[in-house]
Amino acid sequence: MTTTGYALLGLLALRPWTTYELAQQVRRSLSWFWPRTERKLYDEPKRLVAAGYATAREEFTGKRKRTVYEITDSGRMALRDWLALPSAPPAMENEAMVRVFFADGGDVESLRATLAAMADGARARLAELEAMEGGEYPFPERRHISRLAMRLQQQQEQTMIDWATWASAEVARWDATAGPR
Amino acid sequence: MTTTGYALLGLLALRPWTTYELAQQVRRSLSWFWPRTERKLYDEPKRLVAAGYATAREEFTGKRKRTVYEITDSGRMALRDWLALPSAPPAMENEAMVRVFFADGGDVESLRATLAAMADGARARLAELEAMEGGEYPFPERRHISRLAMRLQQQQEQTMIDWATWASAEVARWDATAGPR
DNA sequence: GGATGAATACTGCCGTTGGCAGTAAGTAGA
DNA sequence: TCTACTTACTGCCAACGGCAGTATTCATCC
Repeated sequence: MTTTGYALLGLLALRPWTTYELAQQVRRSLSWFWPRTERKLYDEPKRLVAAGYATAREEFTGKRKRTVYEITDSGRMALRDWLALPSAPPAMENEAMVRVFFADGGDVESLRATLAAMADGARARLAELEAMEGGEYPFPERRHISRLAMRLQQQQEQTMIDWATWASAEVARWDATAGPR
Repeated sequence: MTTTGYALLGLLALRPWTTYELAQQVRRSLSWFWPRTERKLYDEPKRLVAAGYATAREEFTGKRKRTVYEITDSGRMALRDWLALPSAPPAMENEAMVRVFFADGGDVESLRATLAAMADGARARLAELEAMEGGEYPFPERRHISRLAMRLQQQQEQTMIDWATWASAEVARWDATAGPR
């Protein structure tokens, strides 16, 4: 079982879902700190069933079949055990920072554009998070936990904005990527 | 060509490296924002050579062979072009946050332990970054760019520490993961 | 001088993941 | 009825992670 498996098990602990709903829900919440492609979310629940952590049942909308997954008692126990284990350190994948780090291999305009895009992206994500906080939440009984997660994300986006603003100001004083005037 | 390929091309733009040195250097710098396993770093330069962006030459230490990679003019041009392209949004993989997000499926002690470990980890990484800043740097002419990257990393670790401290205080007021007292 | 352990310099293997494309049925509105 | 969007998936392949294994060189201790 991978972290992705336990992450989906965590969602199944809240209520039964179809894979499609699971994918939507992952995109809204989990993907902020555990991003996985939709493709994976169609394979993983099958493995949960194979491990005895979930059951699958087929439903029909006319001719179209859909699979609804539900957690088992064994799944809840496995989740509880997993939650007590130590975690791998966080990993940040930031293509824009690769461009910043090797900026002296290109034009100073490229660096300025990269920094501006970083700030814009962070502002957009922060706005999205704030919209989510304002909107209704499907599990009001877990709002206190959701708020913990949301807060870290907001603060990280804010950190990114602050840094990009500072970095842009630094770079504004450079003639070229070779360095300060 | 992948981002990983351009990242290594960026390092080759600084000086020629053996794969082993490349791996060390990636671990010290790049891996903060573009983490890749050592294994990958032995395959990727071969692809750079195939693309005409680098050359490989074999050297010997006694019987032991090693491969030294060097960037070509074509490689420098490719890097310059790539640096002007827009970047993918950042992705954060944080297993500990998955545990926080599903904390209501486990004991409140598990949550407290996860939060404490997050703070400890962030403090350790921050100390490492500060040690790096104090130590000597192999490319003094690019210290101004290196500082930009280092600063973001430091601020993100600090954000993590601040958040974990706040979250621990919140959770201290809970009897169980079910919520505030 | 010989043993030992760390550093150097890789390769093989396999399971996980990402990303794109493709298929097909249901649904809301013009 | 046509169209576009949503629902509900599957196939394929390249990228990637993680572990294990091989072989040589180098520094240190006894």
